[in-house]
Amino acid sequence: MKVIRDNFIFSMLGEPEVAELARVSLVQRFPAEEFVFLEGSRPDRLFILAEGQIKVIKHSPTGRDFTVAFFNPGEMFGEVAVFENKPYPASAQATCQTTVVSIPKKAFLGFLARRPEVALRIIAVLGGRLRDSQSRLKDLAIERVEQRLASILHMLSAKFGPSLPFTRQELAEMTGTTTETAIRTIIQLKKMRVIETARGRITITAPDNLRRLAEGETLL
Amino acid sequence: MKVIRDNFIFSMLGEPEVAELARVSLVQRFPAEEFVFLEGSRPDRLFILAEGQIKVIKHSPTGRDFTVAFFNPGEMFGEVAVFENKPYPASAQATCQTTVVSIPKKAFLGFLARRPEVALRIIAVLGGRLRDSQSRLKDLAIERVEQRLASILHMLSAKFGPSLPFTRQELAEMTGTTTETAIRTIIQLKKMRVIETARGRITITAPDNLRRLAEGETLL
DNA sequence: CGCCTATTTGAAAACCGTCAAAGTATGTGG
DNA sequence: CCACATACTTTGACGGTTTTCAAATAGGCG
Repeated sequence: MKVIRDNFIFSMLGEPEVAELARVSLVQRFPAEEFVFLEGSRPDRLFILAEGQIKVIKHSPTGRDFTVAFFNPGEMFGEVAVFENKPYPASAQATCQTTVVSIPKKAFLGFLARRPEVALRIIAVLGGRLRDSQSRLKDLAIERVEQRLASILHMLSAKFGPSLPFTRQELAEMTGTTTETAIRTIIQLKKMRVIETARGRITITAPDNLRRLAEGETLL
Repeated sequence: MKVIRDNFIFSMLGEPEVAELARVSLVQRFPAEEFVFLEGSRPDRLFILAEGQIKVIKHSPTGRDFTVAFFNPGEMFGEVAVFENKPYPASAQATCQTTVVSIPKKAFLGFLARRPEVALRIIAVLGGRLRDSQSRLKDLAIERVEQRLASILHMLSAKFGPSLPFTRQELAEMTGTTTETAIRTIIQLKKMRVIETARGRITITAPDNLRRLAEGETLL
């Protein structure tokens, strides 16, 4: 299975081992909007995104959602629940026609115990996510919407490039604000000539100024 | 070195291995308020808290601080930077007279590669922290101060017991609000008979009601 | 007691959320 | 090709939560 062989986590494995994983893995397709797993359900597989895009969201009792992360092909998701044997802490939703490969928990944990290199890769991935997550925590705790939005746009552009295919509502759910406030703030950024907008898309035109805004400087 | 032997991460190691780690480890003492490491500095050691208490904080350009986590004796900290070989993403500060043990990065990474059990423990720790962190993200993104504070108190009581030795300002810096707002919210909770207060201390008297508040229910 | 720190209170203003409504692109079916 | 449905975007007014600033009160320790 090419997806497994090309994955960052497993890229150092030999052909027989990849084949072993491929034998127990499962390929599933999801249409847009469909959920791969739901917050609170029991995990028994680890997922790798093959094609399409996955967003991980947490629901609030009040009805508002918060987007924890977006994943691109090649990335692993739903792993925290697997390692801890607790219910999924969030839901995973396909944003478009999407293909995922999943590996049973047992097979994966067995692999981890036998191949320290794989474990080291996992540690690197988790470490990076923890760093990002704590950085966002700080932003949400003490920064204003404008700076938080700049920070999110900066982060997204590092992952998706300068042209970001997200609606105002999706950006609001990542930033921890409402659609209306996101719109008003985006208009501010547009006036500062940091971004340009289109329907369902935002293009970053001044990455350096965006970074300055994300770091709390005010543009003259 | 007893601290290493008793640590969750290393508890399955044999006596010779513990001795090997102890030989390269370093013991340091810090008075209250002193920093063990600073945000942005280069990591070369992994820290384990032996005695006292450590708080991990992120500074904002605006001067306000945010407390990412508190650690008790036996816990590991500063590890994300070690795994990624990037600057520390936050600072670690002793809150009282504190003793830490540190292991050089190289020795530790070598251990990881040789002992998959150690790596699995690390993965479990990181996974738990990532889960906590994402849960707090959601709180900060969409919940009001009262619920966030209840959530933080709930989390702290799971770790420190029902009697929490924190000032209003410390709680504010964990909750992502100001000291004044924290005080006003704490007074609300006191009126609901969920907590009792003293100078520099908060005692939880109705844990079930606190949990309900943290989950977004409103007490009748 | 006197000092230092923590806690409390008050009033005003800023920021952001909420609600309601209208405008605008995109695609679909006739 | 046009009418229409749909989803995304925008705008305005209002109100609530929280921050900010300033000052007063109270607990603990030498």
